Amino acid sequence: MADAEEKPTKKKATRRRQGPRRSEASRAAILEATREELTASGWRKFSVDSIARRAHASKQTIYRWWPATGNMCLEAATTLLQPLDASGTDPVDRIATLLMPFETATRSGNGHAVLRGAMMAAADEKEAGETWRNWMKSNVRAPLRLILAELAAKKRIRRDYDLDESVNLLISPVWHNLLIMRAPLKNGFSHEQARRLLRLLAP
Amino acid sequence: MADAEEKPTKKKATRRRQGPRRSEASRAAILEATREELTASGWRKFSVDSIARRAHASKQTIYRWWPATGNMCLEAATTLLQPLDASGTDPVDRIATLLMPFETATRSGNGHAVLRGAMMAAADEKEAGETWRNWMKSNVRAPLRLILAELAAKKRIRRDYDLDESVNLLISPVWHNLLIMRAPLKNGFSHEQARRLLRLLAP
DNA sequence: AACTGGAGACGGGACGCCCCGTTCCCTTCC
DNA sequence: GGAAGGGAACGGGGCGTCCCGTCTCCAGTT
Repeated sequence: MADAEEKPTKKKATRRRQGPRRSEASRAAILEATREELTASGWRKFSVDSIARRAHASKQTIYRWWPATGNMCLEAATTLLQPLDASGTDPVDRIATLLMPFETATRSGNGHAVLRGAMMAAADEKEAGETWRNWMKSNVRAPLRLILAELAAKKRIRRDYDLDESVNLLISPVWHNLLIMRAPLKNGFSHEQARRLLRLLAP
Repeated sequence: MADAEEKPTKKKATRRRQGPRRSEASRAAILEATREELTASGWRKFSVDSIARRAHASKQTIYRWWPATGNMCLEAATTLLQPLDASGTDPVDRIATLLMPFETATRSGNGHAVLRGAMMAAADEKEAGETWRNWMKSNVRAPLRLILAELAAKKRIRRDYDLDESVNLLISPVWHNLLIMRAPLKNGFSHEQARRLLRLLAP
């Protein structure tokens, strides 16, 4: 997620390592300030100057590590999305586990505003969009692929399901609630969507 | 959709309004410039100054008729969404008719960028969000209500369907394609979604 | 019917403020 | 000595508002 995470660890060949490491305190303060700013100002009025003031950080530090503002917002938002372990046996529970981070994050504090801001960033900036789709691929598409493959093998669902279409059906209502309704997800949202997807994929 | 349409006709009946009317040429030029700007700059970098330059209009004229920028973007976008007459007999066709304006608009020219910009405006500004949800209510929810009620009476679908949930299911994938995938809708999208909704509502 | 004056919308320019992204300076820590 | 940090300042540009001179329409007068 971070834009420039690679450190020049060129200590090989008798090269002396030098210089301080990246300040974790500053990084955390900037991301927290980003969440506050997204909540207070949204995406269009989002101000990097304001971030610097809130976090008592230099703009140079911000631009050094996040050349693109959209990616900074995405990193600030994905921190709120804690992936869960889908270890249950009930298919509905296992699929719902993939959505639970969204349900939990949007229902906690200003999480829905932070998430909405980050989604607008992903929609507005091409590069941030790619970053976000990659996150979704790792945290939603890939786990769902495993679950559906297993269910298909057990003949609990059709064998000819379309994976991308399934991801689309499962996750789309999140965007509707978050971006169009501008509201958090309802309690029980994840299980409701999981049940619906399985009904659609029924053999 | 227009923000300030009412004229202050002074209280006394003998008082009549005078002066020139609103310039339709200027209005059209501003909305066209808005579409160009949304395509070129997106939402966060959207510039009202740029609109004034593109449209050879005064900023005062812009702010007089659109005090909120988001509503101006929505009006520029909804112009591209031509409602169709759902007069067919096939249930799939009738429901697909509700989505066709989106499919057509996003597949024509820069329509997908304009629509995406307007949707971000609706997500970012509270007032624009209400405007957009009202548009959806008139152009999607209300017609769908009639269609579903008729189908339920004919026992083609369940009688206990939830209208808001149905609207959500029908339209959500539009947001996924437009905002997350940042792409136009595929050819045949509308019929595919309509077929899926009817399958879910099957008795 | 022709004239006149007021009201309102228009394009254009200017304002003070803030934000953008970059650059420089100086301190701190490895 | 080198790299990362905070802070200040830069020129460029957008923000929303205000003012100006012009144009157009309409009402009442001539």
